[in-house]
Amino acid sequence: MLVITDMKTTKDRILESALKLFSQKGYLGTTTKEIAKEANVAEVTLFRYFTSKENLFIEVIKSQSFLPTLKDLIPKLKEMDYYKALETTAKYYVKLLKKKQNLIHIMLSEMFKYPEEIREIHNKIIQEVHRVFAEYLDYLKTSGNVKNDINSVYASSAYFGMLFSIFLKKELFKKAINLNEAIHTCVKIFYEGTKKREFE
Amino acid sequence: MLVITDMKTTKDRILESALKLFSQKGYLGTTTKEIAKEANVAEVTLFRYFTSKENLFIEVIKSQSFLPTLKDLIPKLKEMDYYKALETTAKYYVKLLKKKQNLIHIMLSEMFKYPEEIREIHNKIIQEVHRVFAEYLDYLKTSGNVKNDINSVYASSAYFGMLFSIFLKKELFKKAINLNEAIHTCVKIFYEGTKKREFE
Amino acid sequence: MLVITDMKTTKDRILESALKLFSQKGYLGTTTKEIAKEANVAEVTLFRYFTSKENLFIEVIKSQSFLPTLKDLIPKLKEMDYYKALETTAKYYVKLLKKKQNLIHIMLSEMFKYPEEIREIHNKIIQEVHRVFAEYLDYLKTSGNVKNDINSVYASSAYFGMLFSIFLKKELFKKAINLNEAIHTCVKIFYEGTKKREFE
Amino acid sequence: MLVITDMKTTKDRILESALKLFSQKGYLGTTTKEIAKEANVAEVTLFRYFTSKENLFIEVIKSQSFLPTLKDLIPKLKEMDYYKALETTAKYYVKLLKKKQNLIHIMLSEMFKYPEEIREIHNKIIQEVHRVFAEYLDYLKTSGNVKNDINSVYASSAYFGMLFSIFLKKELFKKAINLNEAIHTCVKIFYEGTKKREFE
DNA sequence: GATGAATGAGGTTTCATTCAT
DNA sequence: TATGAATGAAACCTCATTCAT
Repeated sequence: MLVITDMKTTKDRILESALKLFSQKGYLGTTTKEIAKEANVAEVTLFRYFTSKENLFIEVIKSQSFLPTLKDLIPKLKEMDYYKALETTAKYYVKLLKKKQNLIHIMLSEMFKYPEEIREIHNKIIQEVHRVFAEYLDYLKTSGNVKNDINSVYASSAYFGMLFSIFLKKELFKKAINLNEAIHTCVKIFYEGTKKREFE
Repeated sequence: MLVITDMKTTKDRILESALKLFSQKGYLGTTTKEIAKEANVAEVTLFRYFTSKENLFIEVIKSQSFLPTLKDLIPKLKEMDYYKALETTAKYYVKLLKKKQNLIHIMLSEMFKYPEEIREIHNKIIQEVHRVFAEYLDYLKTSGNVKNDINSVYASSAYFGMLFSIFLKKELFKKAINLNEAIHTCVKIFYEGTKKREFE
Repeated sequence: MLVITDMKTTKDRILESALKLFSQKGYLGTTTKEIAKEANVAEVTLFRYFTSKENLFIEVIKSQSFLPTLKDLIPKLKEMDYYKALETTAKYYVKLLKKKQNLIHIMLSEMFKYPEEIREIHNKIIQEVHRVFAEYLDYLKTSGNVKNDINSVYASSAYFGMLFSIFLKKELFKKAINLNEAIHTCVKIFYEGTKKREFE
Repeated sequence: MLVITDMKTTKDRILESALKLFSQKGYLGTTTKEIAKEANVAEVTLFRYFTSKENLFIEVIKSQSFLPTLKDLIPKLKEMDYYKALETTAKYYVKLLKKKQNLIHIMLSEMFKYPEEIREIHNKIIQEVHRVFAEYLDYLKTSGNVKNDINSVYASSAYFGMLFSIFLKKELFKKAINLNEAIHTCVKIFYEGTKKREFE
């Protein structure tokens, strides 16, 4: 007799539970007992799959680090006008942050405890997103849509910085903000601040 | 006979040590033993001044929460042209972040553990900075320097978000960035993106 | 199709590995996991052959306890002169100890944990060796080669005690001793100390 | 109000209990909990005085390693005739072994786990006893009481080996032996085996 | 005001063993 | 016959905190 539903392996269940709890209570604030309970296994079982709590943490991080960058989005962006592209990017990015909230939480809280691992993630994901967007801006420079005297990399950083900041405010600090309006403000400022005007 | 040097009280020494260690290793990652050692007192002594580790944490946070907002800066900003004012604000803000790094570290790491306390700080400091700057933007709207269709509060948020993001990148993720150029890019974008143009 | 090589049964492989590890690290210092690994079987397999770790230990001991006593040697000794016989016995005994080092190690370390089992071995082997040798001494008394006022049993004990002591010193305490000279010193002392002189 | 009786410090009580239990059940067979209970302290307290179980073990060994050698006995031996001196030494040694049974037990059982520490003890104590006795034998050679062709060091080893062996048999293997007769047999054999005879 | 001594509660991890196949 | 998966019990050790001085 075979049970088809709930086919998640024990290992996956542990990883999931760990991700959830680490992000809610931090690495030290989460006990292996809690993780085991959440995953519905005995505490020992956890150590059959992961050599230690620390190893489990690293694995949780690794399991999260394969995020979509913007790469696949760029071709579509090139078909839109600049404003629309910015708006699309912003929405995509904020949605991504929302979806990967747990990872973000962990990155922010454990930065000082596992700097190596966290920085690697940052490079792989955040950094990569910025880099790809910077390329897009460079492309727009050549096509005459964006000012030439803007440093694409720092501009890219600034754009996502604004958006990240909004995300922090809403999700971390639980401020009641109008997400759409906030995003539009960012888009507008960035659009007006970077687009090439006639006679420039 | 009076000893003049090293007049810091025992309590202050404990608070200082705690701030330093909490910011480096997090709340749970720091032991009362370590704090005591760093402060050069016996571990028990710590409990004479603070009822518990948690109470010490709160006190550390409180002791850090009296930060200058922008309030005193505004009058000076009003005397400068808009671009210069933005630049001044940016530099002031980044310097402030740098100076209060420890507090920032703690806020980011302990957000989920002590949401109440942290949020209060956020309100008191970050939020306040944004609010004051928003007022300045409103002032510039009335004087015709800033576009009217920009939401001052979100714009304010966006501006400091960009800058905060640069700070994170440099100080947390230890990226080698050209701080001045990065800041200028932000200032330029925001300036161009918000300033009122003729015939608008 | 028959595989001829490596015909050791699984059970034997487990026993061998257990002997080796128990003697190197003690009973508690050896894990069933290690034994299984050394024997190249899964940990569970071990429990198919032995009801428990303790049972395995007992079986290891039992498997080792069929040692040659001196019985077969005695006829030959009787054909030698007394001095030569002592020398032969000494060398035979030291070689035996060396060969059964693992068992000795276990007996010394686990004496207090499994007194019953260990003592039984002692009786079966050591004791038996002493007894047989005592008989030989008694035989020499009747033939007028050994003093009559010597207690054969205690003398026997003393003789093997000296030799065992040398073994301990060399193999356990890793002292650099000249084995041959040490043995000869023992033989000489015992010979001179027990042989019957004229007019005695 | 001062309590005079039972002035043993907590640390000493822990050391004592540890010695007792380690010698009865081995290092791994003894739990820190048991030691604490035996010493009438909380388990944690043990860790205030000793950094780890291993450290406690080492300290136990160290605390036991200052044993009397034979040094003080030698002058008295020189005043006795050789036979009496041997007898005195034998009794003294067996009594010492009995008194330090715990240490002996530990040395035998943990030899393989802590070879360094144990060997050091062996050098300091056992070895030293043998050395001092060898010097005594050398002295007797010059005074013409002991044969010159006997290696004093190995003879010394052999003598204590016989005695140690008796001790093992009685105390470890719990054999019912007549201690006095056993000792006398040893003494007699060694005496007759080493004393210089006329015309030799 | 300051501290050495002592501890209860709890954390991670290991171990021998059982279950189901 | 052999084993991968799972576990209860318990080990060592740490932490924040109290007591008595």
